[in-house]
Amino acid sequence: MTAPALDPETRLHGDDHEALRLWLRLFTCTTMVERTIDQVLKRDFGSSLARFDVLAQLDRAPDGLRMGELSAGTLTTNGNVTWLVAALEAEGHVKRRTAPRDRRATIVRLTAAGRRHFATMAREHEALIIGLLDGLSATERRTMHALLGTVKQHLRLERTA
Amino acid sequence: MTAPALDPETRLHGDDHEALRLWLRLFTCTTMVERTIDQVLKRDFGSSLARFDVLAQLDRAPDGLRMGELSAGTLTTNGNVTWLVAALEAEGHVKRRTAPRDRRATIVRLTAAGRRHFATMAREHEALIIGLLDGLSATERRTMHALLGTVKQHLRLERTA
DNA sequence: GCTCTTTACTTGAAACTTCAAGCATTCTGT
DNA sequence: ACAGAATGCTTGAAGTTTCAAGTAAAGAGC
Repeated sequence: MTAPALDPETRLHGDDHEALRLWLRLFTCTTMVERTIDQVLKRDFGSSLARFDVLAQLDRAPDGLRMGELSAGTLTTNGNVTWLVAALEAEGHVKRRTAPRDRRATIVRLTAAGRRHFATMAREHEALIIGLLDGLSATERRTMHALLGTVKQHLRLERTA
Repeated sequence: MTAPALDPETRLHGDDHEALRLWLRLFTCTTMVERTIDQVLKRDFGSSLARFDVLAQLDRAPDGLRMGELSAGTLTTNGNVTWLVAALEAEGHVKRRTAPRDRRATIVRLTAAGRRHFATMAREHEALIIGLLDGLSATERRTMHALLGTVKQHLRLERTA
């Protein structure tokens, strides 16, 4: 790593459209948080953000989830979820079985060990996030949450269009 | 792709800390935009967001940039920048040469072809972003930009701590 | 029930990213 | 000047992600 002073936003001209600036800043902030979390999960648990995301979804689904539901929830591709779940199964955190009514489908659920493992990670994960985002006041966080809600809805509409 | 109704946020409990909710939404929005851009750049130009980022930085630097400056600006590792620049050089968009004063350093600059290529992409890129973010009013975008500025500064401080 | 289409997932190749180690060059203190 | 530390980048291996193509099962219409 070098040149700590530089920053992605540096490259914007004064006359660039402000939407570009907003996107660049959004991207920078998210990436910085994402990398921090991923590194901590790797360092402390030999895991990763992607794995954590899968576990988090399964933790909310006592009856397990299908592969398709997992990939929809993690914003990743089907193929990647297959890969992630295979890895998690090899580690003993997760178990796969064929769906009873639809033999095409695979249902994934946490093992007891997986649930414990996730609980441990989740505690540290949450503390980390809180720390990273407490540059904003509670009010500001609410404002931002609301604004992002608008963005998200708009994105959802665009996508289907 | 399946189950269009699902969403990463679905998995949050009512009692989760609001910072988690904010982060999840931030992550979701950014990822959706990122993927859209990356796909369009791939489809229309056979490029990618990472390559575009490198070109964008070089476009602002008439005298070129060192590898280290590039990796600092793209929030990516040194090794990855080496890889990206090698690919861009193979495509003729970029040229490398040793720095005059410091023979350890490599200076990268756009070729004329690279500059044209970037200009074309940049036009479509900007239009895309504007479309994706126009769910917000101009005022809301400014608010969000300011809030993210606070977040970013806080992250920067955390990092050095 | 039989074909055609759709759905659910897996697979293999290629693209990309990171990480740790390595090499050459420059800088620092003496 | 010179040894030792620091810097700038590259390399190779391993990890991750995507994409396109493939397989199997379910549903739809006749």
